[in-house]
Parts: sequence; C-alpha cells; structure tokens
Amino acid sequence: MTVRTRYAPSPTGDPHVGNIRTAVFAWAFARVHGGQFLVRIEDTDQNRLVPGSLEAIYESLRWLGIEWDEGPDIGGPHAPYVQSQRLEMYQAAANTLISRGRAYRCFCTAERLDAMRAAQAAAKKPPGYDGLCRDVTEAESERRSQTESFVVRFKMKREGQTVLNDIIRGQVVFENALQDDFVALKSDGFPTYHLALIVDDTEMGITHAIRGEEWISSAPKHLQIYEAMGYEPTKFAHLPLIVGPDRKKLSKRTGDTALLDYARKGYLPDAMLNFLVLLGWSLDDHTTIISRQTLLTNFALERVVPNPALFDLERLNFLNGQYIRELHAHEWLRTVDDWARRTLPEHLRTAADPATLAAVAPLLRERTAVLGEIGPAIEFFFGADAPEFTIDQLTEKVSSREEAVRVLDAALMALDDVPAAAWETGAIELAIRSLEGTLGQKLRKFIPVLYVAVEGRAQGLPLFDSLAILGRDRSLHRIRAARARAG
RNA sequence: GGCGCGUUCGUCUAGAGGCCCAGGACGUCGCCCUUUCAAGGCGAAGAUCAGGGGUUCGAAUCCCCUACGCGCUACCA
Repeated sequence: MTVRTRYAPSPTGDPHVGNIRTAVFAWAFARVHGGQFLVRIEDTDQNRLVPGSLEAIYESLRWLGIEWDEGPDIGGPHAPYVQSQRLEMYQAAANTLISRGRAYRCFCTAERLDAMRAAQAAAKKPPGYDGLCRDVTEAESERRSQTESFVVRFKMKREGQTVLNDIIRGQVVFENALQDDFVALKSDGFPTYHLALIVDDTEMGITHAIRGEEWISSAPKHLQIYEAMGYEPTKFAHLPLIVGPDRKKLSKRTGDTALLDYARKGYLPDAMLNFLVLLGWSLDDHTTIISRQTLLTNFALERVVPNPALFDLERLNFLNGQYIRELHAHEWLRTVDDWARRTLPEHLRTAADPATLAAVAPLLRERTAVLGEIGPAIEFFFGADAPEFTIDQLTEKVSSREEAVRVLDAALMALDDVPAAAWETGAIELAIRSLEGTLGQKLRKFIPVLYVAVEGRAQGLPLFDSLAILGRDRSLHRIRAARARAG
C-alpha cells in the first residue's frame, strides 16, 4: 500500500508554525515511505476566509522546501483539491447517510439551540444537542425540507464505545453515550470539517491522517462516519501541540507565530525546518542538527512524543547560526548582499557596493544569528561619517574624556604614518598595537574608544579589518571627527 | 462542569524493568582563545524522573489513585 498523506489547511490567514509543523511531519512521513503528499484546501467555513491566504499557504510550504504531488495549484487525479468545489460529493454523502438512517435533517433554529444550551448551562448539564429532530418521521422530514431551512445531523451511536488506535498515543476509548449528534452538512449546503474530511480522505486515497492534538476529541465522530459510510478509516496520528511561553496553544494572540514572519526576520528555511522537526520528534539521543536528507529517510511517527512542546526562540536562533556557518562562501555572500539591501536604512542602500559587501561578508559570518541583523551591523561602512554616537559612549570605557582624547590623538598619529599604498589590515594592526607603548596601556583597555569613533558603538565588526575596508581617508576622517568632538 | 490528552534538568529531548544516584542539545555560569562583540574549545551548575500507593529481588520505565497543565465541548477548523 502506497502511503498518501495530506496537508489540509484552511485559508484563514498566514499559516502558523504549529500548523506548518503538521505539514512537515505529514510530508516527511510520506517521503520516508516513498509515498505521496498532497495539499487540500479546507474552505468550508465561508465566513472565515481571508483573502490572500492561499498564496501564503503555498509560499510557506515552498519556503521550507516542501513539495507536494497533488494540489489546487498543480491539479492531480483527484481534483478539485478545494472543498468549496466539491460540494456535490458531500451532499451525496449526506444523502447516503440519511437514507441509511445514520443522519437526519434537523430543523432547529439557532434561537432554539441557544436557549437549549443556556438551559443546559443553567442546569449544569453538559452541553449537546438534545435530539429533538432525531425522531421526525421520514415523510415529515421530506415535507418540511421543501419549505424550511435545515442542517443534516449525524446520528451518533448511543451505546458502546468508539476506540481510536492512534499511532502516537495508542488506544483511546470514548463512551458513545457522551457523544452528541453533530452537524455534518450546514444549512448553506457546505459540509462541516467532519463530513468533508471523511469524504475527501477516502476519495483521495489518504492512508494516514496526521493532524494536531486538538482533533483527538472529535476522532469518534470521524470513526463513526467512516463506519456508517462503509469506508475503511485512515490511520490516525495526533501530533502534540506547539505551545507558546504561556503554555497555551500557539496562536495569533501569543505573538508573531506566522511562519512567514520568521522568513521575513531572517531565519533560514533549513534552520526552521530543523527546528520544527525536532519539536516533538527526535532521531536518537544526540542529534540536534539534522539534514533534510536524514529527515526524509529516517522520520518516524512512532518516535513522535505525545506531550506538547514549547516554541523556544533561543534554540531557533542557535540553529540559524549553525546553518549560517554551514553555508558555502558564495551562498553566504549572496545572502549578505540580499539582506543588506533589505535591512540597510533607505539612504544607504545604493551606497552598499558589491566590493565592500564581499569584504564584509566573512566578518559577518560568525556574528550573525538572524539575517535581519545584517543591516545594522554593517551600516557604518556606508557613508562618510560614523553612525551617531554620544560623547558618553566615546568615553565610557576609558577613565576620562582627556584619556579618550589621548587615545584618539595617538591613533591619528600612528595611522597617519601608514601610507595609502600599505593601507591594509596587517599594517593597521601594527600601527594600532604600537599605541600600547605610546599610551602605556593594554590594547583592550583603549580600543573601545576607536570602535566608537569608527563604528559608532563599542562593539562591532573587527576594527582592523573594518578600517582597511573603510579606506584610509574615511578612517582618518572619522577619528579626527571624534577627536574634535571630544574637545 | 463533562470527556480526552499530557506530566524526565529553565527549554527541546534520550530512556520501552537492571547499562540511569538519569544521557545529549539550547540557555546559564566559569576558564581558554582574543582587537570589541561573536564564533570556537574546555569545564561546571542544573531533574529526589509531578505526588502518593502498589507489582517486582529490582521501576523514570508496568498498574491504581491524586494533583496540576492543556485540548475539545459551534451550522470554526
């Protein structure tokens, strides 16, 4: 049997990391078993549609490097892959269910349902449909359906148990008596998730339904529809939730959790994939960096843990740094070039020339965790003057303002002796190191002054290299300017 | 409230009766390297395995109870 899995998002906004992680697992699982992975759009709630989400869904997957074999955009043998375009199938299924006595039309109004729930709440009774329309005769049901609006409710069993054999959690038992008759087909003719899921997964030949843990309590509904329709159910794997710092399910409220936000901030897709995949799953007892190749040959649902995982940014940052350092030199250069253009202040963008960028890239490599930091880190290379700084910053690391002046004067003198033709890192280093003698101080004591004068802050890219890249004129100009300000 | 799922260092996890007075990684701290900041190297602290009962010669691992957390409880997915 060929494995077929799917990612079935709703077009209700940019996919969030937790949701996408479900797609990653489903995709990896299919690939490990040489099967297919497809995308299906679940747009059965017409009220929640958000324009543009379809593109965001595709873009999220593409960004992570997840390819799908069938989907709305590329078609496939089971097209259409959008639920709003398959309404006849759901309606046919609903009719089958009605004719088999496993579903019934419900004519209850929203008002009655509200009143019923209010009464149940007041009486501290569990909420649930009271079954009023369950016993409407076939003839009457047929007749009323001509004039009244109705939904189709699935008739849940009243006795016994429904048992889910979850790949991750094992056996989960539900008492049928506690289940209630849920809506399968809404009054607007659209199916609910429950009905659409069974119809589509069956029609599309899905073998494993991989979804979030929040679905586990509706599993009995799904199992019973499968049975009523006479279909073989898929296998189920309910993945643990990804939770935010508040330990609640990650959501828009908990902050920026849309996958593409991380792309925009400067995370590498490979790092994100690595991070996501190791949230709830592990290869063994020590692997923290895992290649796409290894993932696609070793991922196993059986090794997914059942407990929720916290989205830990620190860890993501670490991984991103690791992946940055693993990039080939030319890839890194291209990345720096790209992100410099994106993150440098508007007025400096055109000044960022390829030669400077190429010289700066190696310096940046060990110092970048998130690509968005690139602009601010290299800003000082472009423009005649150093970025703005205060006198306090300039003198912060030395004993006094006078001391700063001494450092700047000495540096000026030493650097001035380096001829333009010899202006490179080695010579610059020698010149500045010679100040240890002139000033009678350790380099690390006085060098912060020069960092501020040249880079606008006490910490930044290595000074000697930076001065070399900056060029003799601009370097001396900046130190002179700082000297003038210091008095 | 009901039902369900879950509970190993702050975090992600390894662990499927003896290899575990619990291993790895992130983070933290210290040292080394060092032109600042990083990166890197080395090292340390950090988990009475949620608590309590069993079962067993022996339990993080099996069973029961309790607590806590989360999820679901819609004509949302």
